[in-house]
Amino acid sequence: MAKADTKTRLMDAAEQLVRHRGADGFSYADLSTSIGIQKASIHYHFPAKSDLLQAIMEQYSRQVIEILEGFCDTLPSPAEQLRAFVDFYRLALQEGDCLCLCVALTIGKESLSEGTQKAVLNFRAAVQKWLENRFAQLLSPPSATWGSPSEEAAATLALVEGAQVSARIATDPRHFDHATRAFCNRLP
Amino acid sequence: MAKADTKTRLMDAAEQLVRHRGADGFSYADLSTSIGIQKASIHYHFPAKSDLLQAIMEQYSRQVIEILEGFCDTLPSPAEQLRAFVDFYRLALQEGDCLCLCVALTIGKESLSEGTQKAVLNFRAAVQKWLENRFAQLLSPPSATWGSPSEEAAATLALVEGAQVSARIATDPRHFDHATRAFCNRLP
DNA sequence: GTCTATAACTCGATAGAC
DNA sequence: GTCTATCGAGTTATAGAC
Repeated sequence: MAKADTKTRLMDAAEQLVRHRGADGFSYADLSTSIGIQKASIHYHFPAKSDLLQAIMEQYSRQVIEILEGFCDTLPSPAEQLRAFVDFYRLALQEGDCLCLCVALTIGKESLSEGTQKAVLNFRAAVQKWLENRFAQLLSPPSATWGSPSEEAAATLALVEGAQVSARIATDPRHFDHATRAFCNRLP
Repeated sequence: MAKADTKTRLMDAAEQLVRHRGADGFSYADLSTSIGIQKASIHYHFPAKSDLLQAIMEQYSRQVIEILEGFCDTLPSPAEQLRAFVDFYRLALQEGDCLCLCVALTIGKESLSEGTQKAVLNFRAAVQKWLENRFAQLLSPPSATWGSPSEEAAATLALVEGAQVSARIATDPRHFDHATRAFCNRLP
């Protein structure tokens, strides 16, 4: 692969900044020093900040959904696929102070464009669907200790995102492991 | 009770603003229009914004911990106390776009003073402890379908906070109910 | 495509009158 | 305690040269 072009480098750097500081917590000036280009030049690639946010959310959505679908191809059982899902959100934490893009964008929701808000909702719906399908396989026949696939899917997404919040505020990824351990042990 | 003084009104308005938009998402100008006082006058009560954030975090912490301890006095079983805990986080959502103060402060963590970050950590430790004691009662004798009280406490806090994120991004509190239903049904 | 320069605005914070 | 007035820095965004 050739050296990444400016647009790609901008999006990658912006994604990291958003996930560390939120949409309101970084500026074009930060991006400017981060990749060594003048502030004004960024506007050539992304005229408004909302364009940039929407672009990284859509790219993130494509990438993550592709990874999740990859789990289905490479891992034999729904329990292992769900474990890989938890591990993926654990990995996203990096050193403990980085959130998944969804959570990072949720707080400053009011400053998002309508298109970006829709992209976040579409992404979450896709993840919910993926989880639902895993639980539908895992829970057939139904079990008394589990809820419906739809409920368990929503609970699992909430669990990993909440566990990221716990880890992030303490800057310690072990909080994520602690909060998700009981769930992982419940899996067969 | 007499009419609330300016300081109290400022703190209450600021808490609502933070929970709706995050620490970076509101300004003294917003507060000014919200309670009908000039921007500069706010600095008399809270010289710096970090002073205001720390004051509302500490007030919030005292209020919530008092409420949680009240559940222990008025509700007979740990299962009912845990249900009341979930209901409390549900109520905090308001119309679906309001987060608990902890989550709202987590994203803009870098812009918090050291004292405010400590106040958030102390509060979360107190909630974790409260949950742990409830699960210790609930799970004696230990059950095969549950983890340790400490793990279940961390998981429950992560679940309700993650469920708030789900509800907030969709501006629909029913997402919270859906994500927490399986947990509530697992309770005896 | 990237640059310099700058417009137009908002931010937190301060000074000093009342 | 609250006001008017203002400062200096930071913000997104634009104009125009190269």
